[in-house]
Amino acid sequence: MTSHDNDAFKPIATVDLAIFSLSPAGLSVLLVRRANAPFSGDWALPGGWIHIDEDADLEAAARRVLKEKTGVETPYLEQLQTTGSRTRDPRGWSISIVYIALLSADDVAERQGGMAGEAEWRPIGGEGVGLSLAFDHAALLKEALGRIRSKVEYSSLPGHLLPVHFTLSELQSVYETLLGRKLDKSAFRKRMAEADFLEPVEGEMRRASNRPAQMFRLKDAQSLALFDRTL
Amino acid sequence: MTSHDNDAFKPIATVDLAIFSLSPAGLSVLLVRRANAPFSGDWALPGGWIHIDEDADLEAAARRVLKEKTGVETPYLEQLQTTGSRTRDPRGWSISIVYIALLSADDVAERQGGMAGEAEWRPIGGEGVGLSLAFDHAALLKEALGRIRSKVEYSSLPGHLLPVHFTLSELQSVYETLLGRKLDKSAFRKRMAEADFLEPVEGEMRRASNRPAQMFRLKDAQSLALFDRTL
DNA sequence: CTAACTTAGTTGGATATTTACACTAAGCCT
DNA sequence: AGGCTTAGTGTAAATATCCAACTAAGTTAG
Repeated sequence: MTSHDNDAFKPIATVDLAIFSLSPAGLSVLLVRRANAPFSGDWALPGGWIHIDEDADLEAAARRVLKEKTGVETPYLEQLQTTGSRTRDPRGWSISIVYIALLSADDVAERQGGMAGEAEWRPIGGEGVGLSLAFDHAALLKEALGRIRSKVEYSSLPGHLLPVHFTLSELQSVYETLLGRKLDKSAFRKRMAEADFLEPVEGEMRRASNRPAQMFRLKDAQSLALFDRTL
Repeated sequence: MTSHDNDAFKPIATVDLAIFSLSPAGLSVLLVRRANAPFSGDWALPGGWIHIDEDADLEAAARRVLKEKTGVETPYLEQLQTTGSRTRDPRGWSISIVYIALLSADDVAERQGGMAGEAEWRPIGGEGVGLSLAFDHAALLKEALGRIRSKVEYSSLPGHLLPVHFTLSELQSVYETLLGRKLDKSAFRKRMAEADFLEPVEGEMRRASNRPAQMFRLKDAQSLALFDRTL
């Protein structure tokens, strides 16, 4: 195909985010209430237009939107997928580039209540969030959950939801929450040792009314490490 | 963020394809030579604009482009990722939604030479295709290869590159080609039996000057089946 | 001061799975 | 009939998993 510029169709494009964190109730996703039509008043994934002058690339746009909504600057961020169709927005052909962000418990604690406007953490139940969402956001959220759940099996992903320093027991507990099943303690610790994405924080110990626990941190707090086999 | 329509930035958007098939030299990718600026004369991944009137969604657009370039209607097709930045196209902000397509050897054989214009199969060497590509297509191709290589480990992906009917030995050989290492025969066959995405073609045998081999086909020629563990 | 309690972290053994490799099977060719 | 080649199976050693007990190190109660 020859590409004359006047063939170019320029669709409406947004960057939308599925932002996850851990709450007492388990995994939660950040949703916003739409102020404008279409779907005015409905819950939706936070998102925004690309700013042609500010955003150097799509990931920068995602980071900017994330910062606007949550104040967080350095989350784990990963592109999920792009949807585009004639019908997903009643105004016509549109596309949405969807990112997944994981917020550490530290980030969430810091910004307690300081979140932009109508944003709210919604816990994920057995069958997703119990709300109908604007556009195709319900399907997008489902995809995001699928991606997260599958990556838990063989990556350091759950580590990004914890505070910067955490114990192995805490980490195992997050894996168990996300997987929905118990894991064997000794097998889990062996895997973590082999996988080599944790480093002990020298001298740091979690102290309580019992034996103190060594604290660890992710070697690279930005990226995902994989291991060979399934948990 | 409130979303007034006049905030909407509409980037130039294309759908680009990394189309793979098996050639005697191993895995090959289909490249086209660009006729127009920018990057006129350079090799690039085949792609095209979204046709607002024809294409119901992004995947439909990808299928249309694929058919235009290769004549193939029912390949394995999967969205890879979307790139977008201010600099990837010298004309300004643009985005590209990239799909991976796998063509069966049957499809390639049928359309021998009948491919659109300046399209050519290029074998993938140790370090990708030995060409510099237009836009960020070199990076996109690299991502596509990474995705394919990682999926070989735990999915039926290689089956989509073979003719509709094939033997287990042929299938193992494709896995080995894509992985770049030898696999154990009995372990491979056990995995395939457990994975349950193959079905024997009754009565069909590959005959040569040796013991005949049972032929198999993919149970679902459109989609990808996964198995639990690594090969 | 010591014993009970709680969670951290390790060890061991029964059982299942993987792996490496050898063996048997079934055709064609000479 | 015997040799050759590739298909397909069997098996024993190594490895991983599962389950549970055990030791370690602190706090708290008496």
